[in-house]
Amino acid sequence: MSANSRLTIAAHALAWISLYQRRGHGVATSEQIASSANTNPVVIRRLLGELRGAGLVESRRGAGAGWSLTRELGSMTLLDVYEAVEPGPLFAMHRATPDQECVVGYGIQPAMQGIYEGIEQTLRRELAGVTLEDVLRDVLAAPR
Amino acid sequence: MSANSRLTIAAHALAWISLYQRRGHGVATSEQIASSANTNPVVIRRLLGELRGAGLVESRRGAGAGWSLTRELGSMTLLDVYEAVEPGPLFAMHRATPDQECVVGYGIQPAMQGIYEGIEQTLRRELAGVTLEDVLRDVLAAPR
DNA sequence: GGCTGTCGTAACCATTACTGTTACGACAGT
DNA sequence: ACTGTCGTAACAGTAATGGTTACGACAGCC
Repeated sequence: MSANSRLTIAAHALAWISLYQRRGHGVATSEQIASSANTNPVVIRRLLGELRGAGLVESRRGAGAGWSLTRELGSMTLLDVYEAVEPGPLFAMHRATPDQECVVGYGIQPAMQGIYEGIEQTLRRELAGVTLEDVLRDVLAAPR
Repeated sequence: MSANSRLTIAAHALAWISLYQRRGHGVATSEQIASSANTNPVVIRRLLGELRGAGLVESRRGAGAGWSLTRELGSMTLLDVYEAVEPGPLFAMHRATPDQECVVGYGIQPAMQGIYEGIEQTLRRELAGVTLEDVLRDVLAAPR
């Protein structure tokens, strides 16, 4: 399926920002987050930009600029993040429309669409059951 | 996520083979299936090859060759097909290992892995709840 | 008012996966 | 021997992802 790391990195960034603020620091910079996630600041800015579009974080520009959360981690779920960074559906239909003269070709798309819809709904429910607070708790629970 | 159509095409092929056989014809050729799915026969052969590896179909070579099912559609689930054609996990970890000196960088991977595991388990259960017989029934239920 | 640090974003590249296509050998039934 | 189909390699086109550089925009601070 060619899985990507967008949800992982986004969760990482949110957990990092929150922990940083809980420790009394100011706003978090993409540079710092990128250093923790071992990637490039631009990658972080792109991802956080999408989270900002979803209202999960906000950014300040100018000197002393950076990122901060708009609400508590406990009120943010993985579904919020998923919807912000993963636009498309999980499974795709045929690239070219199948043969409409064939019974299977005619009925396959509505059939699969209905099935996929149910599956994605379940996935969303599952993602909605995990808050970013849960994520941070699990992160801090890692044995040293 | 860059969704692909492999599961869709594989289900299409299985439904087509089964319906073809129910109508009293012999084995199905990749050429015929490709025509219904509006794609290239090689694409079908590649996909069915993976299904053969999973024991869902078998192929005969030589003249009068083609594909047939090894068991009833009712005993085949979308999970069987999914596992045959989609190897990797749904969500990926960081490309480069995160900063192990950072608390978040240290704990994020085990945390996300645990969460993803549960989610994938739910997805599998959902896929296992749909048989290819269900798919064919839905296909034939499409209004003309 | 200028300096400085950070965001916002464009541009480009490398890698990877998927899909489509051509080609051709292998094989088995007639 | 002929024929039709599979099995598979090889290649191209497209798209998504992730990394990188670059630079303008912006806001706080001296």
